[in-house]
Amino acid sequence: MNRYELELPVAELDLPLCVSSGQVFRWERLPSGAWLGVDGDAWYRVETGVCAHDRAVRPKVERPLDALRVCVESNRPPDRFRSLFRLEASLPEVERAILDRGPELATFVRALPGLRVLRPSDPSEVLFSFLCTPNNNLERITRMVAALAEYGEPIAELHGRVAHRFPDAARIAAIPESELRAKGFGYRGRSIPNVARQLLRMPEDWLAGLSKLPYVEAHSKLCGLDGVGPKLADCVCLFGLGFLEAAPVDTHLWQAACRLYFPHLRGKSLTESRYREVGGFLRARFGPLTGWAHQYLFYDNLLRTRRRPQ
DNA sequence: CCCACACCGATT
DNA sequence: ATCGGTGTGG
Repeated sequence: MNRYELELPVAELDLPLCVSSGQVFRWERLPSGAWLGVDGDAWYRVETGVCAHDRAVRPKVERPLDALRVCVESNRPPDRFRSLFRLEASLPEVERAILDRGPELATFVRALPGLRVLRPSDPSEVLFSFLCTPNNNLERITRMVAALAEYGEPIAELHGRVAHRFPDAARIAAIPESELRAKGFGYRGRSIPNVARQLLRMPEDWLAGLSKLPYVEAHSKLCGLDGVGPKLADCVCLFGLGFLEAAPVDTHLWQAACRLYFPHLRGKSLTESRYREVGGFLRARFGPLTGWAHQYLFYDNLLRTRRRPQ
């Protein structure tokens, strides 16, 4: 077990925002306010906060006013935490680079301070997690991913609950469709084990190996899986394989892109050719920051449609 | 290239 | 009643 404490400028990280913005689905807030999360073979218990609370309790803290303290307990070293939250990237610099290329994103960036594109450690976990996302909402996705995780090996007992490592493809392939349907997976109860069986037919490490290909080739290989279309393939490319030029275009990104860039397409359906058009446009504009730009547009639109349906 | 439909549960 | 990724079929 490792305990460590990171101190960052507050502008660098909003952990609750990062783990609640539809990138990962295995984090929960405990009644104490701490966050419990699992990523690959790592678990984390995180307490984080601006030191405003400290200041209220102990008015004279020596810490700078804009410091964020992150206290982590984990079975893995600090580098894994830094990698997951991509802390080697300076968020203010990313924001500035995005605004240089797309000043129209200023309101989005300002509305979501501390939002980062995460880098989960296991592409297989990312693939199966995002197979739960179509036609779905964050709450149910989280339940479904938790149900899948129960099939994995226990890695820790924390606060009375058992954290599981996400199951491998062989384990998922063995789950009967009826069992997943009984757990509320709907038609995904068939496609999830089916994708797992397809992975088993590939060479070992086929999925992780896609990260060595050019983005376009990795994307196209992922689309070759029955049950994986362009959107899921881009989610795996961005979050699972680290292709920052990927832009998963779902209904939220489509709406945001239409408002900002394609007013003549508002209300039209998202066809495959328009999918490519949006992705190409964003890549031309944001280059290697496309994934970051996508995350601002996606989550802003998600919040927007929650407050005001339609 | 675009559309219409089924899938299934959530939301209106 | 409508929505939403993907597959299928027109």
